[in-house]
Amino acid sequence: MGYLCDFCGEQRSMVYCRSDAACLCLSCDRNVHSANALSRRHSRTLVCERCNSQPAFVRCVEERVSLCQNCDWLGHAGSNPASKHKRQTVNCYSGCPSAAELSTIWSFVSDIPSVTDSTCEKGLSSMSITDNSLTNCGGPLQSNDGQDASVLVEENDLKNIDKSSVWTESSSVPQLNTKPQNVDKEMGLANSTSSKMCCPGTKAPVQHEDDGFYEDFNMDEIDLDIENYEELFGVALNDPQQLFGNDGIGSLFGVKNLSGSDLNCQGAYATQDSSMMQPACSNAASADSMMSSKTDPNLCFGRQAHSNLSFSGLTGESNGGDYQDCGASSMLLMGEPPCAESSMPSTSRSSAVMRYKEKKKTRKFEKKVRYASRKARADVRKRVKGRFVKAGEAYDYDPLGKTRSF
DNA sequence: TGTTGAGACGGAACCACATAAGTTA
DNA sequence: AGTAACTTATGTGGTTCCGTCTCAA
Repeated sequence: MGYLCDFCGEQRSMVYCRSDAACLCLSCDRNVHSANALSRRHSRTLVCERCNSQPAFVRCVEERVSLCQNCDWLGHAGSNPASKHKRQTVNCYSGCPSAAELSTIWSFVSDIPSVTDSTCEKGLSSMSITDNSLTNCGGPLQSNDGQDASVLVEENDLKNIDKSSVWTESSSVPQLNTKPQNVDKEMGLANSTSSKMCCPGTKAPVQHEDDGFYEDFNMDEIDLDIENYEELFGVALNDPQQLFGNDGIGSLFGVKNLSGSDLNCQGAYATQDSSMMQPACSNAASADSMMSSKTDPNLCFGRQAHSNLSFSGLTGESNGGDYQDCGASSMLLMGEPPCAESSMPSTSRSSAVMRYKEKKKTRKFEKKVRYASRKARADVRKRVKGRFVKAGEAYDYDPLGKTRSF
């Protein structure tokens, strides 16, 4: 660490907020994210202690450092002796956890400073902890009435976090994320001990014990907008089975009617029982992805796929860092598509993936904040019915204090 | 089959003001 | 040409308004 908080510029930054793309000290994190209900939902995690700019993804037990995916990969690449290091996932959280709660979820961090709180204590400390591995959809594990739930743990019990999420390079789960550039030879999904698919609206996570290959393969926050699937996969998609195979992820996409326009899937996952299917994630992303999910359920809810898989929210500005954020997305975008290896050479696929990534970088789907300083100011500016008010005038909404002046 | 009303949805507009960008002395 | 002072334009987010679309009656 050693870098300063993006907000106060004084304290050492410690956590990374993806939504704000900001590194914050714990104090500012607490202040900023106690402002309103929306900000409290921001998912935060530790800052990578190597690059100090990306959200930490894993904790290297031997080196005692938290690393983002890129740094983890650089430091623990295949031939590197450090590849044997044990690592554990760094959990995300939202809400306003206390220092004690943070100590609980990040037991390996010894120097969590106590945070003097101003606004969070009253019910605001409802905190959710999200395992950083492959899911964070919310879902059955979430408490429905949990407005005041002090600690809300998705996927895992706290007691299981540490032990369940430790792995080495040779184990299965994190390869999905930790080896983004070497995916041709590995399709290391499956067998996550730490996360199970949770699908909002379904009664229980669906597991497919007979098909561990796809098990727990969950992509949250990824809008796989495959306009250029021919580039990506190097095949024309006149016959979807050519790409995805007969009964695998292809059916997940409902590709039976595709013929060359967009294959765009949001909130997609499949179960063996189509009657249980629900949109996976509500985090709306690109409008076109919403469109496709609304207009053609088949695109998103496959018939009998083997995978618990969801897509939503990968924007056109995604880059390596974004892939890092979205976990398994990088696997699909950068690696070989399931069942496709038989139809195309890995080298051409890799080049296709590279071209696709480059093209993706140049595309723009969402608003881009050009001036962070203006955004920061707007974020804290008082309003009346959503409109900015003059300093000193009465307001009905204060993003920081969430109070009314009248 | 065509019409109508309700509801959902998306996009534009609005606000203040710091700051970037441009102009003038 | 370089600098300082001044003016103008821009962009930021939450809310509201309004037009369009969808669907059921």
